[in-house]
Amino acid sequence: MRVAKNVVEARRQLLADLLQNQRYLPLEQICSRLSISEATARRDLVELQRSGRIKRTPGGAFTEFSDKFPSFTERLGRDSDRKNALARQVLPHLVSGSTVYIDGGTTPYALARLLPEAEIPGLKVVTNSLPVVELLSGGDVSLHILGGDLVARQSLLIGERAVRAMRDWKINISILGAEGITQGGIWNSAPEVVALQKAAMANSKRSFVLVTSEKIGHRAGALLASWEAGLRLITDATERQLASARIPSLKTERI
Amino acid sequence: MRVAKNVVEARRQLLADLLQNQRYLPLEQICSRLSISEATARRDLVELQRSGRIKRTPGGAFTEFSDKFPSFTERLGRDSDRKNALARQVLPHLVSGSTVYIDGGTTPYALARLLPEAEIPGLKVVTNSLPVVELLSGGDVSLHILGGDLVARQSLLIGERAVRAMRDWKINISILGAEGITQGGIWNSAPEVVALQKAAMANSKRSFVLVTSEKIGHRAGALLASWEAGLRLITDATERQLASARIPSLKTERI
DNA sequence: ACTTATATGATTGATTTCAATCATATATTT
DNA sequence: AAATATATGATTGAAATCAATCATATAAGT
Repeated sequence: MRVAKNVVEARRQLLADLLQNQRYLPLEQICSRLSISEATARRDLVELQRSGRIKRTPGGAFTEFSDKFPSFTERLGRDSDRKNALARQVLPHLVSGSTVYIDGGTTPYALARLLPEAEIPGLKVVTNSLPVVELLSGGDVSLHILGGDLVARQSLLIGERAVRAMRDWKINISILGAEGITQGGIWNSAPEVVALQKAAMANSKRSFVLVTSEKIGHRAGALLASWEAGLRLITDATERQLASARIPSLKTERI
Repeated sequence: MRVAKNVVEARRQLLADLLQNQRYLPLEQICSRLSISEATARRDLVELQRSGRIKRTPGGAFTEFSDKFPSFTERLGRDSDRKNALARQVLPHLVSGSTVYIDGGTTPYALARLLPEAEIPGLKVVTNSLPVVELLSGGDVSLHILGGDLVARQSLLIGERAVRAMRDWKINISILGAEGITQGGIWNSAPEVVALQKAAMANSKRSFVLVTSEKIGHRAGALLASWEAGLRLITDATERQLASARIPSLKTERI
């Protein structure tokens, strides 16, 4: 019999969590613990494997990695639905064989979360974000890491070497995060982060900035780009919100 | 046909180590990697399971870790004491303010484990190993990552970009791993790994290779360096073992 | 040197696991 | 309210996996 979609997803999430804890579970135990038939268990496993959350063996399933960056993941927090929605806007732009740069920060990370499911053949991912690395390693995409100095608190790489490493790349699309947007443009607090983001823009055919609505009107220490730069804003803010902050909606994609 | 006992035990140890690294291996791969029949593989697995070193699933086997520090730490496996002993030899050479390169692989990783306790002020660590990054991030050392292409299975960075990034550094001491040492020199299997190690040597005042005794006499695909190169060997092999493999003990430090 | 012990690969029949198919109950959509 | 879509458990034949057995070559013991 059919069952509500959220029930299905909740059960699968439960199974994924269970496997995170237990490392390996034989099929039999999956069935009994979740009180589902073997057929359903198999179907759940197929789906979880497809989205890269688990791996299967004959007779069971296991998880390869545990969360090495829990603090970061937590930061995704409860806005994750909205961040996901922003990230989803980017997906159509990621064509097979292209190269995408995924910046540090939680919003670009949301895009990384969508990639295993999206299954874009031949996609190259360049990043300075260790959580992105951890998330995508072992998956299908080919993964490349900028060198640089680690900022442990943020789990990302910055510095002169990172900027130089960036110059080695030809990026099709850069996905950037921001801490604030104002009439003046797009802002982040750390100058080193902005330096790297500028390098990313300079080496990308197109760049997207993903910002959730609460960041409107905020200013920070370093200006990434003014609105004249060839930068597209993706936000869930309303026209009204953008207008009241005097942000030109020309180059903006809303949800 | 019967085979020497030490051969059997060595193979089983190799399999155990392999499983420590790979987490899970299907039976088929176990057979092909070790070049043994299915029957022998099964018998090895039975024994390894009996002694509690691995767990089996239908069609394969995996290792389970106590999940206090679920990451790479346990992957050192049961040689960790010996690897630690090798790594400890290096510590006196790491002076305050110096820069050390820690290569991928479990033996150099053993050195990383010692660093937090050693509390060497102003130490800079450069690495291509993600487990090293994970281990040391948040600690006192300043941590720098080579860029490059991720080899997910090994959790390390290699490739042309990694080599180029290496050239940016002035390293005081490089800590390298190896898969085998023979009269001819020091060996590793992957040419890309060796390329990076050579770059590390070229940019280092001194380089150490850490190898446990069972690697003596093994050859692999790519030669890292012959004994003429300015490379110091640190091993727990005995004089006798070294002599019988015709390895010059001049530049060797034993435990 | 001779005997004994045992590690190995091949084979085999029993068992387990798998993916596909189907009827059905119930979400979801219209 | 009716029509459609789909998640589920049961079934089934095919494929994979398993443990046991056997002959043999060679290490280990005497």
